[in-house]
Amino acid sequence: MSRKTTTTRRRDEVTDWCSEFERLCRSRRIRVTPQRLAVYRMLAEDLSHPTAESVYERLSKQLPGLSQATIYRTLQFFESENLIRRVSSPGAIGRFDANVGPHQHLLCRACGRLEDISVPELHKARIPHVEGFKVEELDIRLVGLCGSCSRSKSSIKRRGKTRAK
Amino acid sequence: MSRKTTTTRRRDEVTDWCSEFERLCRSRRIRVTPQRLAVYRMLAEDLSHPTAESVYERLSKQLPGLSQATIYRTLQFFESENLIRRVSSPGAIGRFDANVGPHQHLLCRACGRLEDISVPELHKARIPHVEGFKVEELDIRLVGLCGSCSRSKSSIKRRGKTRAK
DNA sequence: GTCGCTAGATGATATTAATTCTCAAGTGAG
DNA sequence: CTCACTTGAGAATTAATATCATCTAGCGAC
Repeated sequence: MSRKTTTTRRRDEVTDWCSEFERLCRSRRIRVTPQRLAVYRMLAEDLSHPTAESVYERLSKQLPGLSQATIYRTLQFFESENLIRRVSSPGAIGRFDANVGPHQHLLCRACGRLEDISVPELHKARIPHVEGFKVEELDIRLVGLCGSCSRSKSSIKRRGKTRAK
Repeated sequence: MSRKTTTTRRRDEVTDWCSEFERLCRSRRIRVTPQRLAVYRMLAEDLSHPTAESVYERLSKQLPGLSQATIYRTLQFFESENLIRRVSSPGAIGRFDANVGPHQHLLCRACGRLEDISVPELHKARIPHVEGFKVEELDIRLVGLCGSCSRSKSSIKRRGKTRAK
């Protein structure tokens, strides 16, 4: 997909979802600003669930004068618009995910690495009925040890916050 | 269980798990202090997953001069000893649970209420095999609307942090 | 039993880190 | 052109941790 044409040499996948994002925003009367585009783009490209801090650090290089407040505001706004998701793990700081479709997360309890994963059998998990509560979704996280942490048999349990960059 | 005897009129369930907790601590060479007892007791009694702040506020009435630092230290210490668990809440403020057995959480996305729940069919959920990752446990959260938030049809989306008291 | 000793716990306070707030200035989109 | 909305800068707030002097739980000695 996203094949280059002779008339759109610079059009690649990135441009594709950029315009996709712009169309979506316009249809919802959401203003498109360079800051918003950049934040969304970074989250869509970086699958490691960056923190607000990390998004700021990297974007401030491309957008001189960018403010931290804008990052926090934009992330919060996107979340409220269901354009992105905030993934929370105990003791960790906010991390964000542009993948709003059904999927699970894989969390390494040693290094804090957090990855998207899609386990079809979990998607299909029947949403249980709970008396007096309207369950809308199952938020499932697979916690354990990633390859490298598993290999380094150091039995260091993660202590305190995992400040992933 | 926990039947009263003629010789121990004042012994009730609370005293029971107090001594249970003390025994556990002594067997593990963990010092028993009034502060630790009080913190553990509060978490064992209050199933609403209080925050550190909330634990402090309530305990400082019973233990004048109690320090916030002690609360944070004690909670962190208990967590490292697997006596309690830290549960992730949307706004990323730490909330704690003395229930360390297998169970799930029910989270209201509107009011932030967080309850323990035990869904046997979820306990039994097969831990999926993931290539290059050692999955140890499934952390499952049921997200939706609690009774009262469901009734008040206000479509207020939770915005920002849910500061549960 | 009680007396002291000491590793470890606590209280008070400072500090750091994450996030939100405030408000003047700037700008996207009609 | 206009104006409601967004941004930048920096202050403010909040959550959590660090530091350090003081205190004490638990242990052995008596």
